[in-house]
Amino acid sequence: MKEDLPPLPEFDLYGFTPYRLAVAAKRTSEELARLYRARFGISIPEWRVMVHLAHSGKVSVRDIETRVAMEKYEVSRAAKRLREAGLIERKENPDDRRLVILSLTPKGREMMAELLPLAKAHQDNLEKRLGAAFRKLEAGLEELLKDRK
Amino acid sequence: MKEDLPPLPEFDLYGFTPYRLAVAAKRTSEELARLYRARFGISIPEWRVMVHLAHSGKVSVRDIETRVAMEKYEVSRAAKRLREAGLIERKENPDDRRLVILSLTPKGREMMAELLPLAKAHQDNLEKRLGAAFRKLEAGLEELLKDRK
DNA sequence: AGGATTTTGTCGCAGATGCAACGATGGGGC
DNA sequence: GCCCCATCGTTGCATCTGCGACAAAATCCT
Repeated sequence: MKEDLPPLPEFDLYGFTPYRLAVAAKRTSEELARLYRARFGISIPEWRVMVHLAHSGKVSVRDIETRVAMEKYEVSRAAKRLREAGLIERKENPDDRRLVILSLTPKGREMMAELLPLAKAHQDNLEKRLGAAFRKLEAGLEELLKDRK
Repeated sequence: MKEDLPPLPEFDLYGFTPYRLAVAAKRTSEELARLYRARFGISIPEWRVMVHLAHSGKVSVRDIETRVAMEKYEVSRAAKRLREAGLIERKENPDDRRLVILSLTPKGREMMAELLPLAKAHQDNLEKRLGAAFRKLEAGLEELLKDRK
C-alpha cells in the first residue's frame, strides 16, 4: 500500500551543463593543483594571484579582483598567505594610500619560473588529449564567457 | 638601479582552459544556486543529492558518491543537513546494515517538484543564449568527461 | 569458525570560505 | 573648507570543507 505521489519531472544531472562544467573544471584543475600544492604549498586562489602578478607586475588587490574572478577578500587573504610565505611583497601606494602595491619577490619569481612551464605543459597536454574537441570547447567557452560583466 | 631579473615565460590566465572552465562553471551555477538558496535554503552539494534522489528513488551514500562527483563525506554531511531540514529520510538497509537508504520525504518531493522546472528553464535558457556554440561546448565537454574514471 | 581485511558511513579537527561590517582614505558637492 | 558618500582593503564570525581516523558490519582466507 503505497501513497500515490505525483511524478517528478525527469531531470538528469549528467545532462545539466552547470554540473558538467563544474566536474570538468574540477578535473582539469586538480591535476595541476595537486602538483603545485605538493611542490610549493600554494592553493588555487594563491596560484591565480601569483599568475596575475607574474603577468602584470605591480598591481593592487582591486586590479586582481576584477581580472581574476575572485572576490576581494579572497585576494586579500591569498595575498596575506603569500606574503607570509615570502613569495610576494606589499607596499603602500603613495598616490592613493588606500591602495596597496603587490609584487613578486625574487623567491616568488623563482617559483613562477618553475611553475609556469608546468602549467603550459598541462595546457598543451589538454589540447592534445582533446584533439578536435578542444576547439569546440573553446568556442563554447568563448561565447559563454564573453559578455556578462 | 634595477636588478636584472630573468624574464618569466608568458602565460595568460585567460587562455588557460582550467581557469576558463572554473569561471564558466561558477557563473552558470551561481544564478540557479542563488535562487534555490534563497528560496529553499539549500546549497549546491545538497542540491546534487536531492537531484539524485529525485531521479533514482532509494539509494545509499555510496551510490550517490560514485555518480554525483562528490566525496562520501560531502554526501554524508549534505544528507545530514537535508535530514535536519526534513527533506529526506534515512533508513537502515536490512540486507546490509552498513548501508543506509536515503529517500525524499513528501516535503522533499514538493520542493523538487518546484525546483526541477526551474533548473530545466535555466538549462533551456543557457542553450538559447549560447546558440550554435552550445553544441560545440557540449561536444568538448563530452570528450573531456568521457573516460577518466 | 575466527582473525585479518575491506567496505560503508560518520565525525573531529584544522584550515578555508562567504558575508557583512569596519576603519581608513579619497573625491565630490556646496 | 567641510560634510557626505564611494572606494579600498582587512577582519570577525559562522559555516563549510578536506583529510584522516574511526566504529560497525560484511567478506575473505585459511
